Amino acid sequence: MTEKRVRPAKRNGPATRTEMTDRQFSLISKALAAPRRYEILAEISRRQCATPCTCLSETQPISPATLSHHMKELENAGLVRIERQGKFANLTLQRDVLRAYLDRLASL
Amino acid sequence: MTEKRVRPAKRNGPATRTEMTDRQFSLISKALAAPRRYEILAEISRRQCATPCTCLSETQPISPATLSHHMKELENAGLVRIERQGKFANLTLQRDVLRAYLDRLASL
DNA sequence: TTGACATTTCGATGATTGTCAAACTGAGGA
DNA sequence: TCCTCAGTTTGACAATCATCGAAATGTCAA
Repeated sequence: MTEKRVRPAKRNGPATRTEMTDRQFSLISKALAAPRRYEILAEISRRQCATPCTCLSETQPISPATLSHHMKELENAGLVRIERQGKFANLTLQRDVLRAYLDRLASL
Repeated sequence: MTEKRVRPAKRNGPATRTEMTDRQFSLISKALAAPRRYEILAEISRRQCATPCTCLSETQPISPATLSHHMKELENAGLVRIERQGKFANLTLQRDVLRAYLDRLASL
C-alpha cells in the first residue's frame, strides 16, 4: 500500500494538471461505486471546513466499524484527507483528486 | 428492470440538461468500477462510428460470454447503446449520459 | 437444409466487498 | 488511577461480481 498517489497540488501555479496513475483511477472508481461512500462524500462536500467523523456517524446509519472502513477506502483512493487530532478524525474532500478523475473520464 | 433511464437527448436545443435518477447514477458508478469495462468504453470512444462487438473481442482478453455480460452492464447503466443487426452487435458511447454523470459528480 | 459464425444464456466457481459485533487502542477528564 | 468516549482492528458472514465452459439461439450463405 505504498504507492504514488495524487496529492493536493502544491503551489504549481493556478492551472495545475494533476496526474493520475491507472491504479489510482481504478481505486477511485471502486470507491465511488458504493452508494454509501458517495453519500459520505456528499456530506463532506457540503461543509466548508473539515468534517468530524462524528457528524458522519449521525448521518449514516452504519456501525462505527463500517464507517471507519469506508473512511479508509476513501482515503486510500485519495478522495479525502483524514486529519487525526487526539480522539477525533476530521475529513476533507480532496477536490484536486476528484477533478483529475473527472478530467480523465471526460476525455473518453 | 423497467425503469426510467437517461436517454440520448432528443432535439431539446443545444444545451440540454440531462436528468439522472439516483438509481442510474449508482448503476453508472458500478459500471465504471470494473477496469475492464472502462477499457471497453475507452475502445468504443476511440472510434467515430459504432464499434462492432468483434473488435472488442480482439482487444479484450476475455471470453465471449464475459464480454457479452459487460456489454449488458454498460447498456443497462445507459452508458452505451447496442444496435443489433443480424448476427452482429454494434456499440455506441452515450456521451449525454456520461456527461450527466460527470456533471453530478462535479457538483460535489 | 445444413453448417459456420456471432452472440447470448445458464450454471458454477473463486474473489471481492459491505456489514457487523467484539475486542482493542488511545486520549482526556474526574 | 480509572472510566468514558472516539475511532480502529479483527474475524466472520452474506451478497455481489468477474469470469469461464458448455449449451442454446439466431443469422446468413452455400
